[in-house]
Amino acid sequence: MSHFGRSGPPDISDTYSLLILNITFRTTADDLFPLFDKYGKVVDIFIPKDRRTGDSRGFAFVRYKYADEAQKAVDRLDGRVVDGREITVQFAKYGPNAERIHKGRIVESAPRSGHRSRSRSPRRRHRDDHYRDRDYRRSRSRSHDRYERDRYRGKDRDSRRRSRSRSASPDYSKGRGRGRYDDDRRSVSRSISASPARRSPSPRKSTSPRKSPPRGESPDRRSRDGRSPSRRSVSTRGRLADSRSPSPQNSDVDE
DNA sequence: GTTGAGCGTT
Repeated sequence: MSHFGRSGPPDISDTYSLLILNITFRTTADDLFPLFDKYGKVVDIFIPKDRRTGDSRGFAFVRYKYADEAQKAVDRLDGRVVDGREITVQFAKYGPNAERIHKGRIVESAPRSGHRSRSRSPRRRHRDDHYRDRDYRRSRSRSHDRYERDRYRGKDRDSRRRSRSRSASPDYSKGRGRGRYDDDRRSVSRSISASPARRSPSPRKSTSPRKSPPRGESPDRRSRDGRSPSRRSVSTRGRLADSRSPSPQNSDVDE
């Protein structure tokens, strides 16, 4: 009966957004509604879900009608155990349109922030960019390392800084010593290395790693392609390009 | 079927 987020944001002009973190992946808006509604008038509740699976991401947004109620809910629900997990309730820092929020309320601040606006460094989160098939969620799952590192941050901090300086010193010198020379040499090395590496991962199956092409893409051509990637796109075109310079290309590709 | 820092939708 609760259609939160299904019709989009109903009214966020005078509403306070609260961010609920640390909630279980099975907690839904309906479960939070009675909990938050008890402390105030909840205008809308929205829980970001994954586009692939549609599961909740682990946090929800609760919009209150009044700030006092929202504050109360934060103070009362913050740290409350929901579904066996302690949830974190706090005022949202950013809005749906990536707008700044002050105390939970969206601050409608025009681009004309002043004369020092360009000096600002807006945080550009390419969250959707990784929506393709990247597990951004799992990637950050490794929180243990972070915590451990955080502990040593006090003492290691100096060490880290020095390490960086030291590392940069020799590196810089080396790079400058034979910058392009090394680069050039490496380039060739990489090329050769890449060649045998292709058939390496397929010791058992000598057939093409990918599904067999329905039309037979001429494996022969592929071999040559890797050897002399000088011009291959022109060859595909065929006539038009051929007409222009059939001599050098043909000769090169043929042998 | 799993996971755990973060800031949002038809």
